[in-house]
Amino acid sequence: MGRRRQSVTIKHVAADAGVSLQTVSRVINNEPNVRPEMKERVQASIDKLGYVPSIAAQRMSGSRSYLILALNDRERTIADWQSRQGTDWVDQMLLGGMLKCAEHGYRMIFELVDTHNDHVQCELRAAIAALQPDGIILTPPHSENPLITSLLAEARIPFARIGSVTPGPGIAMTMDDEGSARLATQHLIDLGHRRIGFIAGPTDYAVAGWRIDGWRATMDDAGLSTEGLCERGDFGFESGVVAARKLLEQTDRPTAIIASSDQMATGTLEVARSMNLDVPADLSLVSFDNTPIVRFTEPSLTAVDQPIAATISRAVELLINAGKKDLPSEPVVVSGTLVERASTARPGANGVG
Amino acid sequence: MGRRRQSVTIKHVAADAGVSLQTVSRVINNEPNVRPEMKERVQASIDKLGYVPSIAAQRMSGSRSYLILALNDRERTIADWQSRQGTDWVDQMLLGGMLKCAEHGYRMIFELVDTHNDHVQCELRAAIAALQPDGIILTPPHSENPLITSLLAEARIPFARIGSVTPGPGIAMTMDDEGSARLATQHLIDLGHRRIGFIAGPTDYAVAGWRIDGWRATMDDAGLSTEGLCERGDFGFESGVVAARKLLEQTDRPTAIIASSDQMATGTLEVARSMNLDVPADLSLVSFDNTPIVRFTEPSLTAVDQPIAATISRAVELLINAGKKDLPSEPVVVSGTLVERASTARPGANGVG
DNA sequence: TTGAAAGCGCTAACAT
DNA sequence: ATGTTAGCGCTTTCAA
Repeated sequence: MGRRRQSVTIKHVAADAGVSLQTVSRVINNEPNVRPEMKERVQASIDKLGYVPSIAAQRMSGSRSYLILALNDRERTIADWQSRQGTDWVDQMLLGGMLKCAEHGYRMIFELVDTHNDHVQCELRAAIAALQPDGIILTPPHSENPLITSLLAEARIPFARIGSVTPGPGIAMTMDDEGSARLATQHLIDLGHRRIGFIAGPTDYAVAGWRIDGWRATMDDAGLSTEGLCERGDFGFESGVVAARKLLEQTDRPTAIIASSDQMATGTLEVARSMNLDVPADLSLVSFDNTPIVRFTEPSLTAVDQPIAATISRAVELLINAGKKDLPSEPVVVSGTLVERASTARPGANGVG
Repeated sequence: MGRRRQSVTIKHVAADAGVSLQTVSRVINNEPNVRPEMKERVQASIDKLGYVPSIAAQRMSGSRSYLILALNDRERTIADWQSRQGTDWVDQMLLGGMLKCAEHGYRMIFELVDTHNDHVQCELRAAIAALQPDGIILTPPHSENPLITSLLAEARIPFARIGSVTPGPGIAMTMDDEGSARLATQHLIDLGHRRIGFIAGPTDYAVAGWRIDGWRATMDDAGLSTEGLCERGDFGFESGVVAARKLLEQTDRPTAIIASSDQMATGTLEVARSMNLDVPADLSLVSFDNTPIVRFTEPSLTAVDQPIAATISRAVELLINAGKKDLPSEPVVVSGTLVERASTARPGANGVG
């Protein structure tokens, strides 16, 4: 293939502008101590020759790599991709992350890592050694994995923990799951619901717990009981079916259910259908995530929107500025919103009108 | 932040194993001329120290970058992400591309580029200069953009053109759109349909044309007319509504329609509903792409599945081996399949049974 | 404010 | 079969 070299290097620019390599380097990196006219001349040469620095060379000489690494759980991500259920978590990450990176001349690299694996550390160390990223974004369940966080802290690489509020190294960031759950619960209470069931996520996701907290707190505030109204699922469709069945087969069944994921919500919808319960007349339903499918179910689902793109965008910004500005010591909160659709109504309401 | 260096370098390994740098390098790259026992000893040191080569350094010294760049159209991709309609083209690309890359110790970098822009070339040149990828994957409409293909040919970077059969530089790859359209058309003919309408994609996508070709050829073979049965859309929902309306408001309206995208198919579904046409009793509908939403519409849609993951996977394989093996001179075909669901039936069939 | 020299980690080319 | 040498393109010293 013949070794491919950089077509235009800093040398060409230096020669063209009649200055030293160093001066060109200074202009590229916006460093001080360059006379405006000098800077202008160099910039002209850069533009003329279409010069772009090689990130490999930049990284080699000990500076930044201009790379931000985003890490997702391998197993779950691949399962989502293969099942083609419309989960667009990755897309929203890329949307927020890539655009913000581009603004600052960075690139985002997306990688998969096994959490449930004794050689997470090897895998991660390899990715770091190969890529030398300037910052890393951790998503659940990585965000709370001490094997990962301690490794990054030790390697002194700035990182963000999405969906984590635990104190410790790295920037803790949350989409305010508790607040979102409160929003959803209050919405149902305002509609007149008294028995509101909750289908929670698995215990290894911290966010699952916060959502329960928000629901329970709001119920308590309203003087409503939560006894026997909370079931656990694993975020998947089947687990939603099982949980919904347990909730709806009670003698005094709930008139509304909040599911901690869209998949579990569609599972609940399925159970309601099989029990001849009309949604929303007999059962109001709120789901979490607001992935594409909530628009296409019958009825469409009222859902909590998780601001994934906005959160990742913020994370990138903080990571790029790590070192310049101080890192936030408190968890960074990007709040979600409730999107009302056709699956919620007053209890016993007939028809849509 | 303090300059971060590689923690374990080739030097450490060489020292530990008591050999020269070059020998270590040979082991890393699986090169010949290393005695097995030597190789074993070096490998032991690599494992012991947890050494991983820095791709920056590898790239610097003129060898591979172990990076494959996948390029999508910026405008359309961002629009898809923001509209959250469940289009999972990007996800399927990553599924096929990242996993195959990982098998070979490569990484896939995903980037967005504006096609409809006079400085495509600048943008692309910048990405290449910064990243120095070993191979590039082009997707429609980039695959047929001469500004892009000529630049890559000149830079002598191996690349694949997904959705292109035009001869020229780069590996042409197709998901057999014509064949898929034949499949869909034949399926409808077999069910007894005679008037089969077609909603095509925009002219700047070559695949749009092939799909028409497949439909028309199959209709011709069956001795059926295509007169006034083909409308153009832009792959989006609204354009599907407009096209379907034109088709269905004819006096002798088609009993079946093939839409060139899932979005246009749901648009057609909407029109059918508004005209009180039952799908599939009054109108059979086949869509293209098989994105997640086709499972959630009412009825679920019979659709042509585009093997995106498989195609990208194959592309990565070919690019990595470029130079070693000869590149295919003929277009590489990865065929799609027809997934039958509830939106197709015999014309005039009542009920599902 | 500018420039020169040294070296980052690795591999190609050339010894031996 | 193994080692030595000379860079790759850039930034970090340090000197002027």
